[in-house]
Amino acid sequence: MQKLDTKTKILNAAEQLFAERGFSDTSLRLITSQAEVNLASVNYHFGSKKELIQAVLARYLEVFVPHLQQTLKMLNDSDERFDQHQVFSCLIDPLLQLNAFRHRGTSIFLQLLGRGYIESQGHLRWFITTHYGEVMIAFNSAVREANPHLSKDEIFWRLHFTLGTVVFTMASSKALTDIAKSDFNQEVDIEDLIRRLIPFIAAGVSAP
Amino acid sequence: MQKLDTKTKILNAAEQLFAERGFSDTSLRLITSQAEVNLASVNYHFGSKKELIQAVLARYLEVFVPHLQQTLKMLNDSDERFDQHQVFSCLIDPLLQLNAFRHRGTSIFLQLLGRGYIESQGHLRWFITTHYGEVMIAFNSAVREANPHLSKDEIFWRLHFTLGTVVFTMASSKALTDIAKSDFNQEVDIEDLIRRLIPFIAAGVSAP
DNA sequence: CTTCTTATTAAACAGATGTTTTAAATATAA
DNA sequence: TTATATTTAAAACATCTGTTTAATAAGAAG
Repeated sequence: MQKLDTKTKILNAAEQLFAERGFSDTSLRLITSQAEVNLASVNYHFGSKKELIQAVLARYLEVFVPHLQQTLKMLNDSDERFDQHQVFSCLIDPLLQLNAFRHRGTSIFLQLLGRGYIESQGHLRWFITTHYGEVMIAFNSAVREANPHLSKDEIFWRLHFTLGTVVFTMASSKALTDIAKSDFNQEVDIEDLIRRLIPFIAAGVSAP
Repeated sequence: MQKLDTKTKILNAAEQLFAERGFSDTSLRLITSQAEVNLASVNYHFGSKKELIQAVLARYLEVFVPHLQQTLKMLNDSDERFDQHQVFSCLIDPLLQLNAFRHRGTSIFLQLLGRGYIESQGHLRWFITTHYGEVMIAFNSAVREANPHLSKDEIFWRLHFTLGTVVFTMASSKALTDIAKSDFNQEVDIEDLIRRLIPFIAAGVSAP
């Protein structure tokens, strides 16, 4: 294993703990002791805890968002018509690619995203939409184009229902997998979870 | 407006803040100042913050659970076979009834439930299942009866996906209804929201 | 009234939190 | 080398956390 600098060690420890325990339930002392760095180094390198949280998320978004933009562009540039399944497929690759970026990257990213939407009274939501709002608009219009039979507001609601399903599932994924293990003696990882999630969501959005 | 005792004032302020900000992000000082009571009265009346959280949830569960038990019993006692949509419809009345119990009761209850699953490393989940486990089993078996093609663990996961959809939607219900109003000039209240949710989650749970 | 239980209050407590300071160590450049 | 900038380190800081204490107030019962 290569030697890591302090900044990276902090990010690595922080993303793990933030995903598992949430942002406000993870202290800087817990992060720095896990990262084996000095407490003050967080404020030295990142300024504040809030900026550390944004840096953790940004490291993923900077990989994920351009990749998603690319898959959406490919979908639009092909002059053929596309359906809803193809639009959702644009998400799969950029998401799974995060596992190459970092160990358990897909899982961590989705958990962080879920935490970000639920915790911290929307200042993280603001951070994401102001920095990466374009791709959200692009995705939304792709969904609309793929579902001409659904009204604008119908799509609006069902996309938010879908987002809610994914976000909540990822945020509570540890609790859920723990229950599954104790109740059915069933080992479940995030990839299994996503695989179970897909048919549920697909049936939901194309409901009569 | 009638004069409220200290215990009730604490519960009223606490449920509002817990639903909005989460449990660990809501301090006792914030609760007591909002409730206009002394700080120490929380520990005097409830023992600890943890027990206050349980009391807040219990006040809703004591109304919701018997009502749900009743609607499920009615479904079972009618000798006709029932489908997934009918099972979920058993939830509608008990949930909406909470709006008569407390202002915005439905939304608050579902948000509290969601917070309980995500935060506090499972001690709230333990509290709920040990005190109100029967009705969860009853509902679970009703879902199984309506979906004989699904395995036990498949139902477990899909029910949790459903919970996620509902909880997230309710947690962001204010933002969602505001957007819907400005974008589509569409007035949406909690009741409309739930009626839109039912076909989505019913289709998801019964997915092939 | 007095007595006794219950409820409220202000203050203090011990511990955890994010942040800052000050000094030492390390690296970089001249 | 020396000089300068960057990084690390231990300690202190101020503030916030849940909880407890001890004194007071309120109300009920005899």
